[in-house]
Amino acid sequence: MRTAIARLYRRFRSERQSGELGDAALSVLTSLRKHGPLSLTELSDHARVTPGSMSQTVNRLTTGGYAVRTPDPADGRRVLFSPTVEGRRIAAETLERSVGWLDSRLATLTEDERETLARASALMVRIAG
Amino acid sequence: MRTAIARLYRRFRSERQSGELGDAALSVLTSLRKHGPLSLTELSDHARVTPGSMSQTVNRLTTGGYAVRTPDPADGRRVLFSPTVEGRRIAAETLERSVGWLDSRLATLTEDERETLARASALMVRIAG
DNA sequence: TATTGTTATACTCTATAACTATA
DNA sequence: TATAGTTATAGAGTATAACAATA
Repeated sequence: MRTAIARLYRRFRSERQSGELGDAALSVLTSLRKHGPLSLTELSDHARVTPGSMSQTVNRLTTGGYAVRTPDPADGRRVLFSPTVEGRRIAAETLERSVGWLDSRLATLTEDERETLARASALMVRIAG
Repeated sequence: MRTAIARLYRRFRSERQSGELGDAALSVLTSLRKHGPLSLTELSDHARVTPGSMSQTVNRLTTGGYAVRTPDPADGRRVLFSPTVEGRRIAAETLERSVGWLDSRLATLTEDERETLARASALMVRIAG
């Protein structure tokens, strides 16, 4: 099981690389696209990473023109991050490619096997805690 | 499913860190312990990493005293890597801790659920290709 | 020529510690 | 004081390119 997880994870990761942005940056971008403007703390909590690490990841996004910072009008300490048009485009493209690859793989399985994977996914999330 | 894989993989990885060696180096060490002396090419193939990357990883192991290089008597180009006593100790300890953690988590599931995970593992390996 | 391995360089990702600004 | 965020520094992991040695 550990082997299976490791292999599939690496495969997902390599399938995802977009040439311009790395894995962590793309994850942030897709989170921003999906859940709207998020603060640094929200992003670092979601990714289970320290705020210092996340600050550097979003720096790569903002300097690359994929996301922008806007101060939170309700709390001067907070900063809200949003994707730019280009950021949204990259996020959508990445998701599409990733889903496309997985779909093509799942298509080689039987309905029962896909059902097994779906049940296992829920269990894995539970185990990961 | 992508989320489940990512979370569980990160959990495995964080569960594994030994303070002295990182994830990739520990993987190599457990491979060496399990499959005996291996060449650089064999190690890089197994880990699906370039030879240049693997060379640096084993450098961390040899300079740390966890593995040693011995020239292949049958082929002057090849170098065989073997774990030292300390390397074996670390590898065994790491495996034990990792298995222990997973076992404790699996113990919270039903027999049916564990069976689902076992079947899913085989499917995931197949998907990863 | 092809294979094996190494080194140099660069980038992503992550963590910790020290710091500023706001609540 | 506590919270939000940033920056500096360090280290692991990876890739590519250039290289040496052996087959």
